[in-house]
Amino acid sequence: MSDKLRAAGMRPTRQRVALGSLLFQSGDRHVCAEILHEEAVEQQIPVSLATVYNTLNQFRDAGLLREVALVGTRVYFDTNMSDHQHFYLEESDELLDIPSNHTIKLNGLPEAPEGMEIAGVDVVVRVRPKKS
Amino acid sequence: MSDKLRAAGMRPTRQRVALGSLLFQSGDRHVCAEILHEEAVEQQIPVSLATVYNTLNQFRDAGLLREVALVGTRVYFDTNMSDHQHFYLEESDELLDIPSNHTIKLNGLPEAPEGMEIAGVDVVVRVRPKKS
DNA sequence: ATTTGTGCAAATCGTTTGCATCTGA
DNA sequence: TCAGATGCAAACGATTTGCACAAAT
Repeated sequence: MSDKLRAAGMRPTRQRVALGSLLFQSGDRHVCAEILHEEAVEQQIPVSLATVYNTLNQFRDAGLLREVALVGTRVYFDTNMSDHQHFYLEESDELLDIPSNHTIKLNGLPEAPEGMEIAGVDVVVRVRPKKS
Repeated sequence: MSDKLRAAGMRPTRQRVALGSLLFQSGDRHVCAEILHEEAVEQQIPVSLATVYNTLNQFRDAGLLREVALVGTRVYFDTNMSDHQHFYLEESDELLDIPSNHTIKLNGLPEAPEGMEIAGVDVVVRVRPKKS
């Protein structure tokens, strides 16, 4: 983790190493600041909520995390930087990866507006409880 | 506008009729509460910011507006309820419709998770200035 | 007359910032 | 040593809510 941080141009401080381990050691994760902070507290990692916010933003700026486009006010990050898609559970505000064998295929990318280039395509499938 | 509101199960009050006219009289629009409130004030429509927020949420719940999934903290609504997609300009936080003749085709919707149904699919093409 | 909507200000939620203190290179 | 990171609390921006008043049916 120290190396990963150094490679990204950040000092490997206790808090960053600890948060990085929580984020990157167990496969793909979807976190918001609040959740990650709770986890850290549970695991006896002393870190303030403000530092969690700052760290997530730094990780994003360094290309270690991706910010996910969502309806609503909260910001989510995804540790999976590869090209993939999400389910968004409207009633619980949860985010799930769409299994790669069910990914939606996109045909025909549009031309970007004049002078622009495409940075990425976000696909979010909003789902809600079946009312049946 | 009164009829449209009544059809949606809302009392056609002065404020709702006025905001509805701003929103639906001039083609497709992307608005956040702040912007719509400014417009209303400019046009001498006395309405509070709180009422603009409430009204936008009611319009969305009634199916007159769509909330757009975006990175970041502000909530945008789109008066275009038809199935369409957006460019998101990363440097300026702007939202543009993708012209319908350049829409991305989606192949193979995934199964929704157990007990869930698909409410909609949001596609956002993030673009940024070409660096060339 | 009854129900529903409105305005205001205060409350809330998620997030950022200022500043004194601490820490890693 | 000292630039840079952290914690705390206060500031902040966007949004929601409680309550007295006003308007629509």
